[in-house]
Amino acid sequence: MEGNVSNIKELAGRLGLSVTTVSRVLNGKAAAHRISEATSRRVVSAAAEFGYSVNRIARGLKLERTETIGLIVPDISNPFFASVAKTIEMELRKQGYSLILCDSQDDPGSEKELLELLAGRKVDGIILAPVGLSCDHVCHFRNRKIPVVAIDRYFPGSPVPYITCDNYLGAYMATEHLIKSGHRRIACIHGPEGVSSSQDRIAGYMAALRKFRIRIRHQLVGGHDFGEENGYLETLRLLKLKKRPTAIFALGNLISLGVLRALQDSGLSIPKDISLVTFDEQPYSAYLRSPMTTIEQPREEIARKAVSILLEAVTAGDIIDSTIGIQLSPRLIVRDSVRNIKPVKS
Amino acid sequence: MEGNVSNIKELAGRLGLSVTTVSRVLNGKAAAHRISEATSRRVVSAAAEFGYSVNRIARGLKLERTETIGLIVPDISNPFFASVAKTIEMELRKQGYSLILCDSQDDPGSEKELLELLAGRKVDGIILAPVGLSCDHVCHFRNRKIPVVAIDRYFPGSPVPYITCDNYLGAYMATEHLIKSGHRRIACIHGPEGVSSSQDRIAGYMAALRKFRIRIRHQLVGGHDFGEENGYLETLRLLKLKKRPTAIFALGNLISLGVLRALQDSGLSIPKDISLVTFDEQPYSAYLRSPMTTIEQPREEIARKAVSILLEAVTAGDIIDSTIGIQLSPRLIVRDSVRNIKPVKS
DNA sequence: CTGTTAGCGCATTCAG
DNA sequence: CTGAATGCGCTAACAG
Repeated sequence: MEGNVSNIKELAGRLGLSVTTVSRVLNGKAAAHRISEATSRRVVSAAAEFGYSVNRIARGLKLERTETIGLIVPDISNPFFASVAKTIEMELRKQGYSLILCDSQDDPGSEKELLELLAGRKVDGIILAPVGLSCDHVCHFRNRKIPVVAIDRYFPGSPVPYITCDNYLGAYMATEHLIKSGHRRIACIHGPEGVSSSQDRIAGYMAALRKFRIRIRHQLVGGHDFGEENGYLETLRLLKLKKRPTAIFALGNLISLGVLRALQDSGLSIPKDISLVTFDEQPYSAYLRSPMTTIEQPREEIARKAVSILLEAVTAGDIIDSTIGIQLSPRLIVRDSVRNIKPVKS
Repeated sequence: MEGNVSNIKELAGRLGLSVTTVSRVLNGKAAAHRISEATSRRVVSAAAEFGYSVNRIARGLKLERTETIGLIVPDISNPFFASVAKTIEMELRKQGYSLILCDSQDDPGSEKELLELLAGRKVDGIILAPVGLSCDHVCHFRNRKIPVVAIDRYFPGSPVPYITCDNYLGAYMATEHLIKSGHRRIACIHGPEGVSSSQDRIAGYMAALRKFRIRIRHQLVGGHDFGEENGYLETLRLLKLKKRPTAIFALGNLISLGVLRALQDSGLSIPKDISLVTFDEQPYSAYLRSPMTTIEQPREEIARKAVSILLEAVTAGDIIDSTIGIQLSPRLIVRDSVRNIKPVKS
């Protein structure tokens, strides 16, 4: 068990065999080359005994395939991305791949650099939750034959495959729920403008308002990122309006935390003074002062699908353009953060 | 900007230069070899123009240094580890390193496999939140000259350096707070037995009880892992006791979520019916039905220190044994989840 | 059934 | 100031 044999040549030497034979056995190609059962066993046990494990760097260089996938997320400390990352890592490992994790901090510049970095590291594919709406830098990659699949967000009108939640539908459902509870002055606190998930949710929100013939008031819509501070600041702004909204729709889990803080600071309570619905069900959603009504995204499914589509592209040696976009259905979880201010019979 | 030059030879060819020169320029060694300013510029601009980026796999093979660090955590979807991972990734990237993320799922077997995997991938170092208490598999690594630093948990009596929160102290503080609020029947729901953070917290809890001459009742102490379900089940068990505890000390953020669920299911409320203190401050802690009193760990500092110690070991080519263990101070954040049932003048 | 050897892309020693 | 040649550890084509 002493790890003193560090390359295949040395191991072969000790066994009095050629590197080829050792390599074949270790790569499960013994049968294909009709290597004797005895030799095989000898090799395997010697490898174990001497603590030899193949140098995947050398292997990657030779094979032009590293069995490594890059993942770029805007914020790994956001529980949504942390969960997704977990499933991605587990699925990839099952297939023998490892994951290089990168955090773009929601910065398009970093995202671009990270993409370059991963290309230099010769990853076999990339899973990306992109920041901007332009796919130039990504499409550039596809020319270099590195498959990319987008998650959570996508590039409108681009050939980059993506898996997201149906954000439009989720936002529609949330807004409709608010409307059916009698709300008409519904605010919306969103993330970065240049992110499809933000845009689609805003679109769903507006569609619901329109559907019920409620005027869209632009002062009720705002936000710059998915962070807690943004939720806080936007809420304070909303509360200063002459005519306050009766409900807030937060487009992300961190945003809603900011809303809670602002309301608490202002001595307002949910749902008595104001109602709230948010995107991203969380483990704690049910235990908040006012159990929160949320939109749940199928995180595991997004992750699993992304991995399977990417790996398919990787092994096929090219991107399967047929699977351009998949939008998975969200789920509305009704709790007690919305006050029914005007009962409506369904 | 067409990425059609994929290796240094090709680039050198187009420039009418040798690969040596190109390599030198690209590695910032132009000056050392007194390569002309003109040549340098030509190389750099051509590299940019043709979208050439060095193949870090080949480079790694040659240099026996991949500028890659492995991180093994028991659960990346646990917000504690997600935050730590974020800081680690950011710090590493600043120094030119990338991160391979692995989730051991709190399974010692997986942890061992993962360690092997990372060795095969020739990472320059490993940051590990270990599951077991035995360091055999890790020490094995140090023989192979791959530096390892432990975070959050450590191996008692081993030479593996570690950075953790002072778990003993944190638990002591939490328990003391409960005792000073008049509690005597204090339950403790912990994580896996074979994890130092769990053990140290239990030890701190018991030390506080002892200090105040309160008998330790073993039926009040239990748990198997840091998950939500464990917190749920243990709480239900505690509630069935003839003499219920008046307070619960949860040793992790997910555990306390399980406690909340069990209490809710049982129609009990905090702090009226039972008090609660938990390890791991979270962004939502203040907004729970009953704002939660918590122990906050210095997550960023743990991450930053781990990176700096590891990188020091990496560049020194060996582990600096002088820095064996660092325990950073936790902080008690008092909110409203503890009922004062017997005022005590301090 | 097993072995010899070329070459993956790079940094570097030695030689100008 | 620049270049030719070597070898990092591995796999696979080719050769028995």
